Amino acid sequence: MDKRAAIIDAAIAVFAEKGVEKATVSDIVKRAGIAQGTYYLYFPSRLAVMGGIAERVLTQLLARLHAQLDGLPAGAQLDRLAAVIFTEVGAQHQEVALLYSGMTQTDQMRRWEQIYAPLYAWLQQLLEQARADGAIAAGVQPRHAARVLVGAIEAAAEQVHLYADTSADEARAHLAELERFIGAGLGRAPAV
Amino acid sequence: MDKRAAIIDAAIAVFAEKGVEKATVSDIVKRAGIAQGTYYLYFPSRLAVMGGIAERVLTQLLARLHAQLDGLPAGAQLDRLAAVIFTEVGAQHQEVALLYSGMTQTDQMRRWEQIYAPLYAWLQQLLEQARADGAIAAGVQPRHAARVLVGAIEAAAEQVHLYADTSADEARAHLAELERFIGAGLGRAPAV
Amino acid sequence: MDKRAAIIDAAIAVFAEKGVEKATVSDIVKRAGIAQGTYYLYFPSRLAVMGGIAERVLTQLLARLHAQLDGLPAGAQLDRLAAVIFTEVGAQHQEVALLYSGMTQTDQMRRWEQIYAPLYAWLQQLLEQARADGAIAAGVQPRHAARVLVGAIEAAAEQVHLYADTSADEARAHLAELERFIGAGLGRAPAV
Amino acid sequence: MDKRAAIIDAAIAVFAEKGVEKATVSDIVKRAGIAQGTYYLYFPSRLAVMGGIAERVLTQLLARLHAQLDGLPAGAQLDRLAAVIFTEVGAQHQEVALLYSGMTQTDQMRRWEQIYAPLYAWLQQLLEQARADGAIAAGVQPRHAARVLVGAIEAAAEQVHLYADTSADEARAHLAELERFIGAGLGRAPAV
DNA sequence: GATGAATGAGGGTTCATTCAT
DNA sequence: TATGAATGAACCCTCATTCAT
Repeated sequence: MDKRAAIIDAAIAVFAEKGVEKATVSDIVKRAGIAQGTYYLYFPSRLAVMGGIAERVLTQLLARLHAQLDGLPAGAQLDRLAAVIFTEVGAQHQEVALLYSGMTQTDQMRRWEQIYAPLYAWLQQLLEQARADGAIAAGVQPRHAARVLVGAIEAAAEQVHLYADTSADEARAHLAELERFIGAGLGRAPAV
Repeated sequence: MDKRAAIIDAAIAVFAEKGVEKATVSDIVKRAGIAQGTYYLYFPSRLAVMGGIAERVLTQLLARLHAQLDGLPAGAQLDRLAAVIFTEVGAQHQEVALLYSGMTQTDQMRRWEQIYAPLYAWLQQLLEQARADGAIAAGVQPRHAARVLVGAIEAAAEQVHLYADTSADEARAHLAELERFIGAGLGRAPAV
Repeated sequence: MDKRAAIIDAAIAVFAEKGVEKATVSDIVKRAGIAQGTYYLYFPSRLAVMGGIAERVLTQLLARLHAQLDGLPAGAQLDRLAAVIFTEVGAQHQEVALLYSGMTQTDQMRRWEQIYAPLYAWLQQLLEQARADGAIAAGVQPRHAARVLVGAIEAAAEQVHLYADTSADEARAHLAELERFIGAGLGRAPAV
Repeated sequence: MDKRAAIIDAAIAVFAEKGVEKATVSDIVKRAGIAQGTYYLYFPSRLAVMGGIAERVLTQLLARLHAQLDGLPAGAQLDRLAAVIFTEVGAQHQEVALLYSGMTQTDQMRRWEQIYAPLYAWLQQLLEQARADGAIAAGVQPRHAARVLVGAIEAAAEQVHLYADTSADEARAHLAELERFIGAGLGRAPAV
């Protein structure tokens, strides 16, 4: 019924299977079970669906963060932040990989900011709360720290989940180092 | 004379101008001033030149790091690491943007590890030295910390240089937060 | 209210703007302010509207001829024939241009005869009258002369109004020569 | 060998068979025995080949006029002008029909003047010669008369050869009237 | 090594037409 | 009558790649 959602679903699958460059609109519509022309009623070009995928990924990530962290004290939320994102990027690694190749191909790079905005806003508020609680170092600048954190965590997650053949042990160690790093960087605990 | 280099130069310019997906071999050879067929004497396919671009970017980054940091104590090198990479990514932001879109498109994602390997190796060694010097916290795991650091710094640099319309003030503040973060994360100084 | 007329109006405008080949039914209905499907209630195919345009042009031309010439002696009507058609083709040059491209595209070329029939009939009768009056040469064959005259006048009008960047002076001179030609050809006056 | 000429040949045939709107580039190249892409090495768009067809038609018409008329006195050349053009348009009626539909479809209508220029120039000169010989009326304006004549003759030829199901008798009568008309119009003979 | 004309498969996109409402 | 979302066949054109010179 919801053709827009069906297109996004199909696009994720097809892009993941054949790669962004090789995937054709024909592949997508075939899998979505709609006609060729119908695609263009919802997205103006082959790659425009990337925006739709990105929104969905971020929305889902934010939902997961809320589900896992809401109710905890701000400091505790920050302690678990990396692990939750790590897990979620792992779960959605296909979609995330797409985004990195898809978004940069079009002129839509500026849409990143827009799409990430809710995540940044949420984390910034969390950092402000934690600072008010005295749970992190006073010198932390929430606005920038939010972006630095997201960048560091996602970069780590991608290294593990997308680019390298990382063993489970390596992945755990990588996450551990990242958490140690964040903990110390935020002043949750002194660096050991 | 060096046609291989001319092709890489031209490819960087063309990819940056038209985007990776829309750039054609014809565009590249025209700008390089060579014949269509000549391209295939140096690279086996349209996207194969991305590997060449990546090598050049990383080589140049590593060279810059050596030039700016060699001779300093390990701890001091780490303190300045972010600033140097930040600057370099800013200077090469066109090329860097390409890599993010280009590498993921082919099946070459695994080449990332290979291309980044020298950078990771250098930084890992630097961290080991710094730990031996007592310049950073003993808990730092050089192998993983190297990757975490590179990821965090590059992610921040990309946010500033590629994706957002960031003002100079914002950029400075972003870098400052990143440096504070790294300093505390490595235990160079306690988080303030 | 009269949707058929609205479609013809819109089609004339759209065909003139984008050319017959590039004009779409979507363009036409958008400009006519009706729904896509409504078009097909009035015309069975995209180009069928050309017939409607043609009828309108010819009807209007014939009306203009009657308005300007009725009541004059047959000879005098013939003297003014070229000027009236010239003016009318100038006024409707968009529509006329369409006909030349539109009619030939479909299998409708034979419809020309049918659409032009009333004009030919009217002129043939006028020529017969003029011959009976002794106002033109006795050798004129009304049936064929009607077609030759219409052809000559329209060709001249098209040259001036459609194909060339003709100055007003040139246009006047062209018309003058045409009138001289017709006058002499019909034996209204000996060629000077 | 000459691919450009082969394309024009094939285009004439295909356009004539299927109509301009329905003819595809694929049809043309198949008949020309070349690859799809090769077409675009010679003509920038599907309809651009029309220009090539037009040049050829006019060139051939001019050649025929020279072949049939050169050497005759100017007045005699004018007397036979209509018959020669009539015949030639009959012989090339496919190509001529194309031009009327093809040229108007693109933005190339202004090219008509350019393509017809040699014919106009030749006829204008002929009229000047005839006037100098005293073979036609002194009032004839060669520049404009050339265009009027060409227009009248071609219009008549098209009526006969393209648009109507004209019998041979009708066609002869039509030509006769046209010749009578031209003769009187130029003052070769008084109108009878 | 270098050229560039030729290839031809392939895909994004358009758009005339339909039909359930 | 009117609508406009949906259809899907069809086509123009591009462009990576080849190969004779």
